[in-house]
Amino acid sequence: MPDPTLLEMAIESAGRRLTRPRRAVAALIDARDGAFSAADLVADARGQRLGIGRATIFRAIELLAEIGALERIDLPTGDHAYVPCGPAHHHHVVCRRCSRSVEIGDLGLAALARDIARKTGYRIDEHRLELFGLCPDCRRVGAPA
Amino acid sequence: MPDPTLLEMAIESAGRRLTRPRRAVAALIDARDGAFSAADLVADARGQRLGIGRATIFRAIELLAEIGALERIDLPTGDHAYVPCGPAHHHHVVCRRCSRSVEIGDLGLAALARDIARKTGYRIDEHRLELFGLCPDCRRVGAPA
DNA sequence: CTCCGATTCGAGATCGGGTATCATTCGGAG
DNA sequence: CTCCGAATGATACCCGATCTCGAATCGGAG
Ligand SMILES: [Zn+2]
Ligand SMILES: [Zn+2]
Ligand SMILES: [Zn+2]
Ligand SMILES: [Zn+2]
Repeated sequence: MPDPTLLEMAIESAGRRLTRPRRAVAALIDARDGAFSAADLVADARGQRLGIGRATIFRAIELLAEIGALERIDLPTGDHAYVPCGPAHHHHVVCRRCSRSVEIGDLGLAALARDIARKTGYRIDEHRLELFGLCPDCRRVGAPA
Repeated sequence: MPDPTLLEMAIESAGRRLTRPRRAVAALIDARDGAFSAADLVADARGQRLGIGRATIFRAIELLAEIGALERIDLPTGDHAYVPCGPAHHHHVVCRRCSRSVEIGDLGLAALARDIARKTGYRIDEHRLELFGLCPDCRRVGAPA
């Protein structure tokens, strides 16, 4: 079993079955670079004539999100995208042109959330910060669209 | 013309027509408290036997979002919700139980975004911070679900 | 290695938010 | 009051996502 990828290992160490379709989806994700939509994976799978069912792809995405190997991003357009990532709390900066993303640490946001809790009286359980813009490569390429 | 509501004024001052359906949608939103889904408004409209078309409600939401009187929130579930708000840049804290929300100012996030831009090399155009938890009322009410 | 039950799969139906179309109506400027 | 472009609403449509269910698969026990 050569080359057990990060995603595959994440599935195994979460105690879930490592099936062929799941491996295939993991490979599709690895072959990508940056954030992708479920539709992207479905298209990739069809293009490569893998016999992966549509529902299976959604289920694999769901599983990977559950175990923290994938995170859902809400694009400014309202569409959903996913980005592979580690389980530790963090946030993402996503290029709106090529979809490549980088993780950033909490950078004092947890403290800010506490501050907000104190000021508003809300008990804050969860927060999400997403940043969008142009990655270094895409800044170089074209006129700043 | 008694009681020109904030939403109505926002529509007028944006130079858009103030039609009966739009007033009705504005009223539905005012009657609500906190974040709501498009489906909520559709249900409300049907419930009150207003003859408002489904598409019209979506268009009114779109319009209000365009002029900054409404903002789309992406709930942790992946669903979309909307929350009435002013046009200045800000963020929202949303109660996951009753959907009431409060606006919070930028609180140094713009500076943080600049810092992230410098560290990552991305040119950051847009960011979104959303916080979820329990509002003061809902904290009191039940066991912390 | 073989077997078996639980899990997962795949195909297709279905659901639901959101949009496109288009004839009709309406707001509001003049 | 008139008039015209903007807005409406009924309907069809699109597409992401989920559900259903019989069949295939996985992986541990023996
Ligand atoms: Zn890029
Ligand atoms: Zn954080
Ligand atoms: Zn609440
Ligand atoms: Zn901000």
